[in-house]
Amino acid sequence: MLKISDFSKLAQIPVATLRFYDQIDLLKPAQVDRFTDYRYYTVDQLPRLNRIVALKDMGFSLEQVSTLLREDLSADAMLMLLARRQEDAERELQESRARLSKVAARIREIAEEGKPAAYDIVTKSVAAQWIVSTREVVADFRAIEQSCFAMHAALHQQIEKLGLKMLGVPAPRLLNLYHNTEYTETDLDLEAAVVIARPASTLDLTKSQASMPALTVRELAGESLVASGIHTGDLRDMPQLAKALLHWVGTHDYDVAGPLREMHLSAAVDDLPTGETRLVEVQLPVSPRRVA
Amino acid sequence: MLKISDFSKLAQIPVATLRFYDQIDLLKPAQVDRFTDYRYYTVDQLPRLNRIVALKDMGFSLEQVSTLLREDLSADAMLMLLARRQEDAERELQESRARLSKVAARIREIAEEGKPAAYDIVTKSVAAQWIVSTREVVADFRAIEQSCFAMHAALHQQIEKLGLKMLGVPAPRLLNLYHNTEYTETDLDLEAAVVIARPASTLDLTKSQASMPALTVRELAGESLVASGIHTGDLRDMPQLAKALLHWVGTHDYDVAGPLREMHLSAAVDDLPTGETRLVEVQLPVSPRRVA
DNA sequence: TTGCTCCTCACGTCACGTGAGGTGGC
DNA sequence: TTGCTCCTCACGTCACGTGAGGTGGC
Repeated sequence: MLKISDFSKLAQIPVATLRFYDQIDLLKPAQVDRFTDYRYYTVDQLPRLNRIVALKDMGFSLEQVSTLLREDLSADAMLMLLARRQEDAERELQESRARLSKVAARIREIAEEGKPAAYDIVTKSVAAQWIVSTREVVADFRAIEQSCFAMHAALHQQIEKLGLKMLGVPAPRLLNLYHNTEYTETDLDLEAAVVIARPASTLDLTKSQASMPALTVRELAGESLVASGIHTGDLRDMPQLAKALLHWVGTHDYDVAGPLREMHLSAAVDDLPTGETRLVEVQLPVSPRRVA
Repeated sequence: MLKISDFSKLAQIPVATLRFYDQIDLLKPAQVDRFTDYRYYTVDQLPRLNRIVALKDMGFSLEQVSTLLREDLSADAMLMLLARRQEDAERELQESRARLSKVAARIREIAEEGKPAAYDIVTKSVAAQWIVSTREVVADFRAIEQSCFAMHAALHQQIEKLGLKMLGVPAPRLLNLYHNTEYTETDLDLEAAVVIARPASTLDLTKSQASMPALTVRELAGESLVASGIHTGDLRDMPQLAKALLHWVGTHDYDVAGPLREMHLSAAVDDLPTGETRLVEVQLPVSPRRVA
């Protein structure tokens, strides 16, 4: 018979933990003095405690440990729980890796640039959304703003004609897709779009068929994983964010999985004069790179 | 101005989380209606929220995030925090790996043996302790029990003669060290020991000098990391636990770092008849293997 | 009598999630 | 009037750690 502190030293488990395991019926003392409520343990209880520790070290919760310690647990049920734990542990390992690589990348950035990163890049998912869009190759990135302006002006006209409903918070949402597969500053394959409510199925596009440029109405697929950063300030500095995103995917074991998306978060493009402060979220669809 | 649900959708952060960040002063709404207490946000607040998410994704606590978001934080202080985070993240990564390897090993065991493992092996540390011991090479493991008995009997005599105080919970602690560097069942280099209180500095060993076998009194160094399992039942089955421990270090990326220790947890060796149920903890000092 | 060990609550931790119960605007 | 959105508590989560306040054995 061992007092709690002796058992605690023998097992190298804190007294508070032993009391807690008693409370949740995970490991009851072999005997409890009915007058003093002192707990008494025996060395025979060490194997069970050892098993508890071993299962805990695999990452099982105490409730799962309780289940796993039940005598009548079948080998199949045990394997089931182990298999699930393995999956979770693998996911947790990936998360640990991702966290560390984010910290390391940030440290490298500061070391290389001498200052904290200009952009905070996070991963998220984006839902599918209906858009009306027009696509055009723009010769040079310096012409982007004008082209963009013109394309969106055209889109707005057509939207009105077709009776479509623009969506978005806070303002109707404008977005641009860059279909170039590599970073470039010339021959930009730009698709300018406006988010709309899902149109009635009998949409008549013939009305706009004759117009220039050609219009498409479609559901833009969602992306389960995008790397995203927010640009604020002069739109002409935005390529830096695009570069930062491309650099980010390289240093975090991702691959580019789709066209870059520019989401305009502040007022509509044609509401603000050139060079005014704006907020633009830039998203780059990615997929985790298979580690060899 | 965005209502909380709009801001929530835009940022993909739950409403409850935004309220919580308001409460802990991490991200206050740009404006709060003084009559309805409605929170109103602006898109300008997205970059800050984005930064919060980015830092959280590195594993910083919200309190650390608060610190990191303070305008007056120097680049040095930032680097300090990042460096500490990196260390912690590296440790967490190791822990994730260890957890996963324990789960995977357990699954393999069941798959290979068709039944759950007989022993639960955990890692722990052991403190230094003073021992009195005698050492002998035993020709065959079948002779261990008798040799052991004889050695401990001799030890007890000498302890009494020298006036040393035996220590241990619940009974005076007996332990055996196996100095063979590889697993073997013959020529066992056995050191039988008894844990004692630190002796007075002026211990006179000459009294026992003439006796056979030779006696040593020394402080057995602690081990920062041992793999440990508990054997219960017939002592003659104990080599299985020793094998299990050796197998365990191989499958969990450790190296053997010292002699195997047998700690007798139940009554003294000479109190129990041969073949009686006993509890023995077997410890194998290990060191993490450098991963290439 | 003084330490020492044991006891039982109760509260804190961390980052929210989840009701309960109530109000304001269309 | 009915939903819908917003609000503020309050409590739960997980595995303990840490007092506060009190008792029993030497």
